[in-house]
Amino acid sequence: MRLVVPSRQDIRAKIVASGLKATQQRIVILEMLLIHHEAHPTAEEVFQHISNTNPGISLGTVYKTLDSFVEANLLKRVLSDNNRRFDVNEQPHGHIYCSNTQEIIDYADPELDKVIADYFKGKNCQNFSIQQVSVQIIGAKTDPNQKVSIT
Amino acid sequence: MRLVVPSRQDIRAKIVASGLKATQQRIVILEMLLIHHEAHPTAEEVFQHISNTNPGISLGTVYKTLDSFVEANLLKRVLSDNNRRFDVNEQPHGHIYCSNTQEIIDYADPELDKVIADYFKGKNCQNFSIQQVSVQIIGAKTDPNQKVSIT
DNA sequence: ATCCATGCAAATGTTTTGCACAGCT
DNA sequence: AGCTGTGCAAAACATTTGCATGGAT
Repeated sequence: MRLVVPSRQDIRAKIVASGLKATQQRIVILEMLLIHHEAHPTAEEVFQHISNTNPGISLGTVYKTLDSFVEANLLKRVLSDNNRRFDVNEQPHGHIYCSNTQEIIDYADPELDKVIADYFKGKNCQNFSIQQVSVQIIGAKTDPNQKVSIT
Repeated sequence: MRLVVPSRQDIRAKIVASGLKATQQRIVILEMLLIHHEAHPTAEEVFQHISNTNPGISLGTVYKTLDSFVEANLLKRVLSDNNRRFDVNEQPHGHIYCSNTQEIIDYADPELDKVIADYFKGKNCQNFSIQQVSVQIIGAKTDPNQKVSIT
């Protein structure tokens, strides 16, 4: 689950490619999301982070921008715990939710994805077209200060 | 995914067993949640429903009661879409989320649970104790007015 | 009788909205 | 130049809190 943070050039291109105008604010916000993608930040947290270096950007703009990004498929709202958090990770992945620390940790596991996809191939699905299946793992970190790994 | 709604006697017993006082308000609210469990209602929706028959119960009480119930493990917040919704269903189950209608539909599938449990048995999990694994299916109803079934 | 839950209303927190102006393409 | 995005402040909405009273055990 390592993402290389693209250059501002590339970020600009990404925004344009998604059909939105590449404004300074949007570039800064998307860059922040890419850098801190593992934090699945809320609008408020995005605002806090960028305010240090870009004091001009208003909270309202952050809300509007995040909505635009979701609309343009640059982001997803995290389907875990609450929908105030956002996720830039493009690869399909699940989430590990720690009930102690409230952290949301990305969990990508192509092997598991395959197991599940195979399972659903054998199923008969009436009146529903499945776009995505993801796994939510709920539990607790043993040591809140250490990383989690599932291998 | 059929739940028989227990009598008020049983509901009262359930509340007491969970360590809470069985007040009139709590009984009414839990009964409503059991009757409408498939709707995964918000606090506001619970309030609307019970107001018809119990005009005395305040919205603040509904919020407090739902929190107490979650604390006492009578309910879970739905880990899908947003955590404003609640789920009384005790069996482990996943959710089907329709991106058209925003519905959250319970999906219990013991066979799938077994497949996933077996998969995780072979995994090495560092610094995390898994309490629950559930599956989120995102997609769209073909006909918004018809039921979904996966068999 | 004791203690916890409730109702009410105020406070807090979060998100949306409207509108004039600025900045992209 | 023509739009669309932004900033600001107000509004709308959702949730929490404090405190006096009522109800359950």
